[in-house]
Amino acid sequence: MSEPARKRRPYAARVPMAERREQLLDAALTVIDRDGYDGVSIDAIAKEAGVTRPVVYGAFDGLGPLLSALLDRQQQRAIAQLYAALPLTALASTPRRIVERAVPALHAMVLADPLTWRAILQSPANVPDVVRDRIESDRARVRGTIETMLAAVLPAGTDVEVLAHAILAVLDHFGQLVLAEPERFTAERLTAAARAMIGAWLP
Amino acid sequence: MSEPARKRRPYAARVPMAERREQLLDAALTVIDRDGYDGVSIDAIAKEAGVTRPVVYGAFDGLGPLLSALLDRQQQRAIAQLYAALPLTALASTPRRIVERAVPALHAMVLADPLTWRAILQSPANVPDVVRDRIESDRARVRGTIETMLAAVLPAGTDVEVLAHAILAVLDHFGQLVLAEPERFTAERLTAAARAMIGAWLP
DNA sequence: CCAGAATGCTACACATGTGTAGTAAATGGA
DNA sequence: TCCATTTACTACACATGTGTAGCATTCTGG
Repeated sequence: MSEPARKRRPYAARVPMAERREQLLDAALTVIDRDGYDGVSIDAIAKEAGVTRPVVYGAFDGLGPLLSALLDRQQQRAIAQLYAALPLTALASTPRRIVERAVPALHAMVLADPLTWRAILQSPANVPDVVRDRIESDRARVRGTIETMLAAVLPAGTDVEVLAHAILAVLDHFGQLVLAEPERFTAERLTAAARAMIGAWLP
Repeated sequence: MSEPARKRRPYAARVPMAERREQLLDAALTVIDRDGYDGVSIDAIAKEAGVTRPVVYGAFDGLGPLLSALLDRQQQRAIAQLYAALPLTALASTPRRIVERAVPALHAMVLADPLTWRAILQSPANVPDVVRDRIESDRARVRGTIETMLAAVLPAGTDVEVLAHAILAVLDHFGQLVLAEPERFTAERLTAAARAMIGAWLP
């Protein structure tokens, strides 16, 4: 009779902690992209990485801390991309020029790393608090920058807070369009639309 | 000795199916509002309604169909509110007037039924497919209307598709602002901002 | 080459949620 | 009044996910 002898799982390659952590973050990002934030669990990440759950618990204190670390990492990459795509010198220009430069830059940035941007732009309301808070505070920072820029060029008394909200909402949605249908929503189209929108209400 | 005699649960009031269904939909909406879409489960809805799970299964075929029915109901109410707040005759006006009327109307509408609008505006990407699809198709319909209106007043050749996306994104976000901080984001502020945004790019 | 440290695996005890079969209570009409 | 029907409850069999204790394997430095 065929000895059942439940075959022991072949050992996954042994990897030092630091590297394992990176690998697990990669796995988490892949899972998020494939199954959305709902599909993310310690279990799913472990499977994706080809290891067992205790390995994950060895590297992170749980799902919250893991996702938090992931956002840390991706956020750094995202910001790096942002500044690479949009040299700060370009910001000291007129609003119109900023738009002409920024929109294509953002478009390219999103397409250059769709996984990261999907994770950020499409993060639903139900991610762990750490993550939600982090993303919200990042958004607030960007909004602050936009507010400052608006305040510099718009007549005093303008409600820059609400306008900044609106602009960020549009940029956010543009990002989602690009992620969903890159072929359809090209940099040219989006830039042209942005141009039309700021039309005449900016000096 | 105190006979344990596990006390049988007191029977919930007996209610005809049609009414029970309404009651369960109310319970579901309450749960969604309190715990978000993640907190929604057959179990949570049953508890909220003060009945046991089999009762829910007697009324609906599962969570998907239940949420679908909920969206049906809330959508009807929402549309009724929309048309009540914004008489169709108002749409046959100039863009500027439409904005001046529509933004306060939408503001009041959201505040008049926050539960419904939270359920719709804040629905995350991970609701059951039926619900996601329904909400997305509703959004598409509204977008279509916006496109039509834009096409009527903007020069031919304008990219009304992208503009409609942007406008809907802004309205959507305005809704979220109102839901989050009604005191802070008043109808006046939002209307003024909208006025500023359409500023000079509309005839 | 061979401990022992580092790393990974198995197995368990829980927890929450699903869906259903079988049973108990309430209700309304003969 | 009483029984058939309607409605609700209990209890089970699963399924998936968490977190941990203890054992197995691999690797490395003396």
